[in-house]
Amino acid sequence: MYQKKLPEDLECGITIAMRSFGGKWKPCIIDAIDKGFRRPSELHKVITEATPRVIDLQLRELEIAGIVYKETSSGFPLYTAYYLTEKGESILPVLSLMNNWGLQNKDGAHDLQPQKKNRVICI
Amino acid sequence: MYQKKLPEDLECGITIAMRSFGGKWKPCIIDAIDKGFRRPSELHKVITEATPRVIDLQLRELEIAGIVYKETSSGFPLYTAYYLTEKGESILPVLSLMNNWGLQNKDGAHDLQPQKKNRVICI
DNA sequence: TCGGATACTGATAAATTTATCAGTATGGGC
DNA sequence: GCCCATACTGATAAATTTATCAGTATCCGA
Repeated sequence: MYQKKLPEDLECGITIAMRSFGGKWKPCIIDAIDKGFRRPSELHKVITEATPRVIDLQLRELEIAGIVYKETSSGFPLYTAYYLTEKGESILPVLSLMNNWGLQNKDGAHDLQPQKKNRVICI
Repeated sequence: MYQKKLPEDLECGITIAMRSFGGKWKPCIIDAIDKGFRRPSELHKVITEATPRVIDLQLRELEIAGIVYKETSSGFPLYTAYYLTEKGESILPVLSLMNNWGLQNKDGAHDLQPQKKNRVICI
């Protein structure tokens, strides 16, 4: 896919955390799955600002990172559902703390450079 | 500088948090300042992987975000020092939690897509 | 007055992430 | 057989972030 060309420190926890759930829609997807929206079609419906394709891509990366896992039944209707792994659930408090910090520091957020896009409250 | 063209939710705390300290070197800079490396030249020496220019840019954004502030004495030698604001200090526990999460989940981090580069342990 | 140290900035290129578009495949019901 | 819903993928473009390069300005002391 893409290769990093510049140095990154895999001994640094923050680097790992950002690699794992730092994508633009990842916190949002984790939050939505936690709230019970497990099927791809549900996630697509609930996260309206991102295209299905983008959500699928980020879901795939979350799966590779071991944060979500997928269950498929090939019966009818075609049914796929994503669940948080234990690792995925362990992210929830981290996201919660980040979210709280942000909410307590809303003032002047409009003046900030864009920088690392994310969203969580997607419902 | 740059303008976001796609939707972002400024009501979402995580979005705000990522805007505020989500840049590649920002956690690292915050950590270094907290550890007592306050002068630009010190930061440049301590964060060797990033060029001075890049550190300056991110410092400037941290300043705009109200996370650090600058004190300059125009005596000799030319002296500038950055300090964490109260807001800046309130980030430390968040970074700490993220770092802990990452360290507890190092396994398989090499297999992850790059994604949101960061580092903190720069010393 | 020249050089070295410090702090900083403009312009542009490179890298990375996200978005868009068009497509494949399966199964059921009409 | 055809259409619809669901789940998914390849290829490429657009946007955004980071890096690089070259430069300005101040102050001091030799």
